Amino acid sequence: MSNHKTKNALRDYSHIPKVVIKRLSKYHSVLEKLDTEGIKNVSSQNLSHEVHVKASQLRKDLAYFGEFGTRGKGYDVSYLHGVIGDILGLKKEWAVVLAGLGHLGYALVSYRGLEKKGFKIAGIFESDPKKIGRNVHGMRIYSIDDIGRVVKDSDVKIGIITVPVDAAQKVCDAMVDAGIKAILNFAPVILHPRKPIFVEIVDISGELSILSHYLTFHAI
Amino acid sequence: MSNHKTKNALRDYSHIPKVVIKRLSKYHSVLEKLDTEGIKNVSSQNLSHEVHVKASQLRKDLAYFGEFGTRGKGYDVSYLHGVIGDILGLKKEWAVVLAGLGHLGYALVSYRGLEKKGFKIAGIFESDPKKIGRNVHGMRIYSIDDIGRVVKDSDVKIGIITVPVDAAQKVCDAMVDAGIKAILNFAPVILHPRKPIFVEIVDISGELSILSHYLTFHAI
DNA sequence: GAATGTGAACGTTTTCACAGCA
DNA sequence: TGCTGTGAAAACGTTCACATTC
Repeated sequence: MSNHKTKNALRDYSHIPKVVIKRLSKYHSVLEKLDTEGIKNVSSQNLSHEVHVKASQLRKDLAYFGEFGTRGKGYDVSYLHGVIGDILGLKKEWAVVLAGLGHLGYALVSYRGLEKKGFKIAGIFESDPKKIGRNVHGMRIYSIDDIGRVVKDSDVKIGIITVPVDAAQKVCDAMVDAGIKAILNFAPVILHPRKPIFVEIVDISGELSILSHYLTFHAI
Repeated sequence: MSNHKTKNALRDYSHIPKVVIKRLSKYHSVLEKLDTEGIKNVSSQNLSHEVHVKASQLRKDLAYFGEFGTRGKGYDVSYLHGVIGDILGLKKEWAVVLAGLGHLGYALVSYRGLEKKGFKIAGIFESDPKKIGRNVHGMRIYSIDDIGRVVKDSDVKIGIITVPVDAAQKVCDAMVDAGIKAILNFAPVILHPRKPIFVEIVDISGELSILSHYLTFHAI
């Protein structure tokens, strides 16, 4: 193949399948573990096995973005970890805001894994006047009315919604108005953003429905 | 409305795509909302629009399981809600066990949505001796050593893991040994069950990675 | 020799377009 | 006429198999 040098630059990274990105995130975690264990090199065979996918799929996933391995040898663990971190956007520190400091919101605020991946909570929004103005884990709790300012001040692009169902759409609207570009929604309701932003859903009941369907029709 | 004959009985419900089940779960939620609003009838057009999918996709999804609508009219809201509930296995009350009563575990224990979908927490497992033997929301907290008995007594098929990363594999093994057939895993690690059971993953860092990849390569 | 990278084959899911029915 | 149900086509994602490279 010619054009080896400019190849990566010519690629279009914008409509990679979401499943690929999900798997990339798993490779990233496993590579991180291998790296801390001092393992220097890994084959597509070994790495893919850890993630329960086929070796050819791992190689195809990486092929969307370029060539990162050495034939006959495998992948440099630390290098590939870095490359995937870049692809996932984890080299930047992302400021996020979180709305709803119930049990779930508190769980996420306390979850150290977010910081490890470069997500920093720039503000927490609550409707309960008793909580507003206080601090939790060193983070300030605001009224939703202040979201525009906080988003602007900290250049926030991502919002996390952990409010009750009935408040979710209202909060979504406030986030979109404030300039949020992507939302992670934990409320069990389908959001209809006024502008076409990116919404990821974490639906616990949905996941449990899959399990119960599986148990009903497969093997009990 | 009852011309469905033996067609349904002939179908094989066992390897329906997981995406279809996920969407079914969303249709189910929306139908529930419409039902409580007193809406009697809905077209594939209207229902699919609520869930952000194409009308043809909704119809194809339902076609896996049978014919439930009336040509020229649409779907009976209450009837279709019931049908999908059956398909998802929500007519049965599923006993589940939850391991790990940290913030996230506590959030799920307090989450009334589980009961609404027919999931009842039969036992909570903790490693902290100070919590063992106590009650939370009327539910008993056990040592993981008791999981075999609890699973047997309550005929539990589903386990939820909300323990820290380092303990997750050990808990997974204990659940599989106890006879659990399906696991919902919130720990940020890939589980390797000793037997080939069904594992669903809720990976918050993974979902956030998708958002950050999107923001990096699409529109910031 | 060993393991990557990739075109081609394959399988699955989505969408189209319209026949069939109330 | 209006809307479902469904074959056929298109789009998409996965796996195979092997040429390529170290």
